[in-house]
Amino acid sequence: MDYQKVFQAFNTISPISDQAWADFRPLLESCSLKRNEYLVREGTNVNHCYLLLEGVIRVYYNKDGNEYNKTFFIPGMFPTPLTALISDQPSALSFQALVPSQLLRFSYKGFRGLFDQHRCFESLLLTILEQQWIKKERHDIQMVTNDATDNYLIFRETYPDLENMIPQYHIASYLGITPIQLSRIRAKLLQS
Amino acid sequence: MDYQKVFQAFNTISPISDQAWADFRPLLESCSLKRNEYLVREGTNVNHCYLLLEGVIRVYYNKDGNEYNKTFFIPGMFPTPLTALISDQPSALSFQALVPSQLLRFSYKGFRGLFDQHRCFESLLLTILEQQWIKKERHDIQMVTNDATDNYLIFRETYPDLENMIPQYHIASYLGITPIQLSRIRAKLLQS
DNA sequence: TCCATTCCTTAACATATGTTAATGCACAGG
DNA sequence: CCTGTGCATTAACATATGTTAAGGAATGGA
Repeated sequence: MDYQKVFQAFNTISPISDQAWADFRPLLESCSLKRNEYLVREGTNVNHCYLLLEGVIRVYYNKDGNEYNKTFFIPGMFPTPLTALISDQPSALSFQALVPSQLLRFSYKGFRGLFDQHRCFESLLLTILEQQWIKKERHDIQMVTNDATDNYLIFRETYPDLENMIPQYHIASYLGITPIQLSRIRAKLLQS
Repeated sequence: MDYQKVFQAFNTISPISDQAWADFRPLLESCSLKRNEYLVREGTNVNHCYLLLEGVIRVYYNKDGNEYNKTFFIPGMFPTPLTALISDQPSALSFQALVPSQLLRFSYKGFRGLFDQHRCFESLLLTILEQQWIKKERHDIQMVTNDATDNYLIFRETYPDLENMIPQYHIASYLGITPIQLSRIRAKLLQS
């Protein structure tokens, strides 16, 4: 069963006892999204954590009608509005499926409610945050120290095939440039 | 005694029991830095967490001889190489005092060693990471959606007086622009 | 099949920012 | 008191990137 994938994902990060898993399992549900459907809309309240099984999710913020892509999630990742959940405030970010997507989800409060009984879940969340923190810092350093051309090449390595699945203006926004500029970069890369 | 300030800082974030504090206290030490001295040098191993009592610390990364300022720490903050500590790898970042500074420090391993005995420390670290995560996300959104002029104005509000204590090229680097460009921005702001 | 929509590309132009260099101020050390 | 150093400012120029606009390929629906 697919639910087992959550166990594997969790247990790889930090060990989960059998009893803890048995108590957690009932929280799990499946969900799916069509192309361009939203997992989370900016300004709304959120309650769930997600594991992406199939598809692509983009996260972006919006200012004055302009969208700024922040990340892409591919299968195996947790496209979860962490900040909104832990601050218990409406999400500042939107999460949108760029292709038809399959996910598993569980209630954040339900998960958190297990902390007293099963400390391994608190350790798990701590470890996840630590890993995300490290990943984010490396990503930030990379984005600031490299130019758009290098970051585009790194993007292609980091998300194999993704380039062919989504419009290029989403990649441009992720890189912090216009689609026109990305097109120029691509043209230069081809001729060299 | 100054050590008490760590207790206050901790306890404000997440409650610390008396016994936990008694066991933690012996880990605390004072340290101080002269102007331009380093708390952490890129590429070195690190062992401590810090609380800044007095002074200013900048964090930056280095690529091809160019320095990119990432953050400034002012009193009350924890200028700690978190990523290096939790990944147990040499620091990719440098931490440098920009003015004479006073700090308290404690061993990260010693702190972590108290987790089994005093769960409140694990909860504390989790809460710190959560708060930092939220803060970082807001900061990222702000930096990406605003232009350099707005970010400069926000910098001045976020770090009152800091502008007069450190060279402007450090602020320019933090904003992702050249000192010349910052100078142009300042000139425009003055004339309007 | 045809048409409309979406999106990538290219060009021409405008603008913002980086680069190089010169000037002058302020401060610290001799 | 003088002088050197570090830093901010300004100008002139080069370059990169954004903007506007047009054209054309691919795709999906009628």
